[in-house]
Amino acid sequence: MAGIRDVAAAAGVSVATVSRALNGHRSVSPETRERVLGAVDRLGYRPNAVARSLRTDRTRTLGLVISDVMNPYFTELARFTEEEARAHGYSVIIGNADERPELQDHHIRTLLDRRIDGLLVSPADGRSPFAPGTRLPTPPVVLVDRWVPGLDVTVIRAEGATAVRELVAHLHGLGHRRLAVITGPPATTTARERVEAFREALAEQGMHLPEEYVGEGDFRAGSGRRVTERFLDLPEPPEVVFATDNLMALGALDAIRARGLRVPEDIGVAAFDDIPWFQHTDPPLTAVAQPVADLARAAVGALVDLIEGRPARSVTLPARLVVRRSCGEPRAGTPLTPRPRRSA
Amino acid sequence: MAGIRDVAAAAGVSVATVSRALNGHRSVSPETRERVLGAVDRLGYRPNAVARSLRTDRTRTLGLVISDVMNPYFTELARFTEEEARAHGYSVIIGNADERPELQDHHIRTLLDRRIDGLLVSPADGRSPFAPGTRLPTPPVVLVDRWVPGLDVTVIRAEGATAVRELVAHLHGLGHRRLAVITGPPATTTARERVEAFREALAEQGMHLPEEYVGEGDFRAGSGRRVTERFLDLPEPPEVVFATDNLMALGALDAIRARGLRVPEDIGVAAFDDIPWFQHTDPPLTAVAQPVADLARAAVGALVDLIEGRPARSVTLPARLVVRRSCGEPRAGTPLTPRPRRSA
DNA sequence: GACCGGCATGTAATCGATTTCATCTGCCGT
DNA sequence: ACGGCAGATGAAATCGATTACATGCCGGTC
Repeated sequence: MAGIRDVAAAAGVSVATVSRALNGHRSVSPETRERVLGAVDRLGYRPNAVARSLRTDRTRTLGLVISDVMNPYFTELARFTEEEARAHGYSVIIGNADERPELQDHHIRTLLDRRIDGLLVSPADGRSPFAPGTRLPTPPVVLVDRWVPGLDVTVIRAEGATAVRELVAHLHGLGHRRLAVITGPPATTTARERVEAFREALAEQGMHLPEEYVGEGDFRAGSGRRVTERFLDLPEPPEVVFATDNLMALGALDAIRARGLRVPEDIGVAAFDDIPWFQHTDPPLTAVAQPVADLARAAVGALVDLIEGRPARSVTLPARLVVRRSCGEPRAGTPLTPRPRRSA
Repeated sequence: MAGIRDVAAAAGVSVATVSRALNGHRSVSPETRERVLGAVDRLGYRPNAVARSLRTDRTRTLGLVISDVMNPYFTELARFTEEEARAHGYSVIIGNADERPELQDHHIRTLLDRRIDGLLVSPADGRSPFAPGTRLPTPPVVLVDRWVPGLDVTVIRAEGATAVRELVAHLHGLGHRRLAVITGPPATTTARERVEAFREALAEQGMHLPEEYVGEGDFRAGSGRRVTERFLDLPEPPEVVFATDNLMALGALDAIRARGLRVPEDIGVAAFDDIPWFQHTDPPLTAVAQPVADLARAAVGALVDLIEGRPARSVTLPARLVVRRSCGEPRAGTPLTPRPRRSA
């Protein structure tokens, strides 16, 4: 509980000098600096971050609001975000919106109240994250993964359309023609992008997407299960179900297993967002993988640039298709697309 | 950027009155309160949490330091912790130690610097979390899941021994005799408890645990793979591998699959810490499940009690065995042990 | 009618740091 | 010899809230 005054007393200098010594100010003589530093660790003094923040108006803290911590994709994003932020000297406070806009708003308000220096958001819905009459001084903001159309803000995301097209080509190559999709909430850009890319890719291959092969989910396992059950009840069920996120794919697997059907023999499954667990599911899942670590790094980099007064540009990184066995055995000769990872 | 002075001016009162009105102080006349509240939302005023914390010496924030965010068990713990904390009016700052003691120390220091009101820790190793010369005023602390032997601190954890004994009985019942175990870092209490219980349970069943059937892991997938490979290289490999945490079980599955062996026909796998993904692995994994949500609730409850000056007791909650297919088909008649969940 | 108590409010101290401005001491140049 | 400047330090203002203490007023009591 030693304060700066105690250190000053112990070192026989004023609090101003202690502060200067600690902050590496130039005009402190080497001897006094030494004396101060000595007193500091003799007393085990640590500056009170709260007081410091009040005075300097900087908290050295970033806020990260994600849609769902339990989704491994976001867990990973959070983990790399913290890592990169720490490298820049920032802490991260994570807010879990649990896909609920009002919870997202709660976290954003709380974070702003705490005067974080910058905010990373992956919006739970299509509204501006600052809808609720926020006349707070908004710090720099960077959107990650998902974004909000009309909003002029730096966005760091992955380009999923190309990989989705590859996926469709892959499925077509395996002989599948009846492809269904489980979408996410239409308010999210990622859901829309993935479904649109899927629909267009089908068209390119001369297939089309009947209305009954489109089911709306909410990026949680439960909805994936329900939608898949509807697909299976169809007079002519699809040959492959494409889930636009990993948890819904899990739900799809559930539903299929509950009917006693086999993957991929009876029906194939593919997912957006690859995660380590997909290597171990039964069977291993074919999925589109985002470069999560790179996204996190780019996002933190951009945010820190903004905070420190430098400009920041939006970045789009490529996603890539990872073929496993959940849509049928790739025939010999099918290229496995481990393209070199390029950076945008 | 409106401050309390602006509100005071707008409402025609002093800052003291504004503060009192906002904090629900009794002696503010209804009319002035009304006037103040009006000004508040006309200006979109939100109190500066930093300034408030400095004055009141309370941040309404809890710190949560976990060993590994990417471990679904801890992710879930973090999620429920935040939920419960929010219900009590607290925010949570998560620190990910990544199983590295020095990173754990870093996070604890940072959290203390920020003057969190209380700290929840699941220690990465056996040392006191306050080893590094911390003469900071330590706020109330509660340990979750893992604990530190000599330390007199409230501990909220699950009792794994009973469930491990059930597991061994189950394996014995399936006819397995050669059982191996992948331990965690010996510095963690959870690793020791689980291995000890395992060893004792074997003894109870008249089996014993040869040294070469014990491999030390570090609670990460990679170590599970390496240890399992060693097991498989043995002249007489085990019939079942018990991983003392979920990620190492995943590694074990990897190693087994890499050899072209089948689970459970060639070798069985069981894990401590059940997670949703285990229903979808190939095959679904038999595991010991901890009541994570209850642990989180109890931990936050205890911590908040401590913070608010009430006493708090340590709590031990029961874990339970979830039998799936990874150790062989349970014969008809084997009880599936869905015992009613009791609370300690 | 003086006094007391409580209510409503204001003034100013306070939390623990940073930072502006002032002060003091040498030293240099002319 | 003296003005000026740079380096080292200290005193005090400051950040934006909360809160102890002071003040003024009103009503009730003896």
